[in-house]
Amino acid sequence: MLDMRLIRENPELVKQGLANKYDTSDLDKIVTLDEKRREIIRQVEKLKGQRNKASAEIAQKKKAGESADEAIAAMRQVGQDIAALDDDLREIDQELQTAMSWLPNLPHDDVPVGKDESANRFVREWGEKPQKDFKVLPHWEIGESLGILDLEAAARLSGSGFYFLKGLGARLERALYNYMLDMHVADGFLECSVPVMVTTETLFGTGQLPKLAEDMYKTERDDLYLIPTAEVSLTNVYRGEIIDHTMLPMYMVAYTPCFRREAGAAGKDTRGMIRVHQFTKVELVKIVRPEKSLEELESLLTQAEKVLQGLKLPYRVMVLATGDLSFASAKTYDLELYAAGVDRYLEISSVSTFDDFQARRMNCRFRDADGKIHFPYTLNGSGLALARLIPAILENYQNADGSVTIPDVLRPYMGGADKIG
RNA sequence: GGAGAGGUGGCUGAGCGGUUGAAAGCGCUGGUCUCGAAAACCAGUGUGCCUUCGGGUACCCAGGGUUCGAAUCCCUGCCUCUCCGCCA
Repeated sequence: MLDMRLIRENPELVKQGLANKYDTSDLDKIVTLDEKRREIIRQVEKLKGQRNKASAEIAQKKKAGESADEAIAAMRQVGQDIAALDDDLREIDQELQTAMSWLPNLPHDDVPVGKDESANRFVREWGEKPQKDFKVLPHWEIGESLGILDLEAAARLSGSGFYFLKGLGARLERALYNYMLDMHVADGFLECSVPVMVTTETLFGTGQLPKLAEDMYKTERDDLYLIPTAEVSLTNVYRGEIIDHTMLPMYMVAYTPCFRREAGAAGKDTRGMIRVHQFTKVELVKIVRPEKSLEELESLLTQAEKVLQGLKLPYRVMVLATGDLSFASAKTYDLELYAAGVDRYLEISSVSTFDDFQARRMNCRFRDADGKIHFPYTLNGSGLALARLIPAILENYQNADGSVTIPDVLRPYMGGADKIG
């Protein structure tokens, strides 16, 4: 949620930010609603003041045994006026709230302005693309031939867009998330195991709702959504609370399945594990003091990079253009992992800062040392997505004989195995 | 899933139609005292909104309703606890 005060006092700045994000919300309407809202509040509170005064007098008279009939009769109309104004206010509040809830976060000044991913800016790269003297098979082929990935079985069970790992394939997934969790925990992240079904309010808090309703799975009977990312469960942990400043910064990590309908992505990446409805991911979330958020963003990026460096997988860092930023994000780095079989870069991590946008939606605040209350800043980053990591390993670590070498750091997690096949 | 009890400030806990934003205790902050600390004593200690910056107004799980007036009465929902059932 954006700060209404900022919109009121500096609408042009907000408009420019929205324009850079290619958002078409009607800000003038919001400004008008806000003015109307405050006008009604002024009126109704004046009346309520009168009523409170009169009520006290009525109470006095009754206590003294005098008749208060006249005063009561006089207040009847005031009561009705208040009720009518309260109705108006409720309506306007609702309208304003709805309009506000659709406003995306504003991008930072240093985010490149551009319509889509073609405007994303290269930041740096790490590692070498693997040089192979044979044709590297895409992960769905090598996975099938090694008997560790059974996409047919997944389709039998759930239709398209799912994967079924077995044997060392499933073991590889387990090795990866144990490796990542151990690394992040060692680096100070609090390990969490969290609900993957959450309420509307929770999804509103991180900004998935109302805009992305179509992209998520919902259990209609119970009104719960399956999380598209553990960001949702972790970030909302203190929704509606005022926490103490000594609890900041909070670093959290969770391994969960993630569920995405991929409603708008029909026909894209239909083969293999690259774009599926259910995948697992290790997610990192930080809740920090506002003034620390920029350095925390950089260190979160570094944390995600550390996983890829440990696995010796080549990647590049991109900073997303304004038009490619997610609804809630103020600045996002993407980590793109080169996969030799599909011969392209795969987005494997998205590291973002949300400033106070999510904290406002969650109404999560912290009490500072001086007693003042502020919104903390929230950040998150994948650390990392398993359904992209596994293909990359199957492709980049592929050998001419059709086997796949297991990265050194994973071997202790693989029962000592050094290759698959 | 069935039966019952209950949701009040950071916590415990009173209040059950009229100066109650809310007693009391604990905690916390500041002060006195002390070489220092503890104890004791004194003072302070919720959040949002509106504001002509004097104040005003709202909030006692959430949303409706009754009333001149609701923390208090009524309805709906959510959550917690106890017992039973089911269950990894």
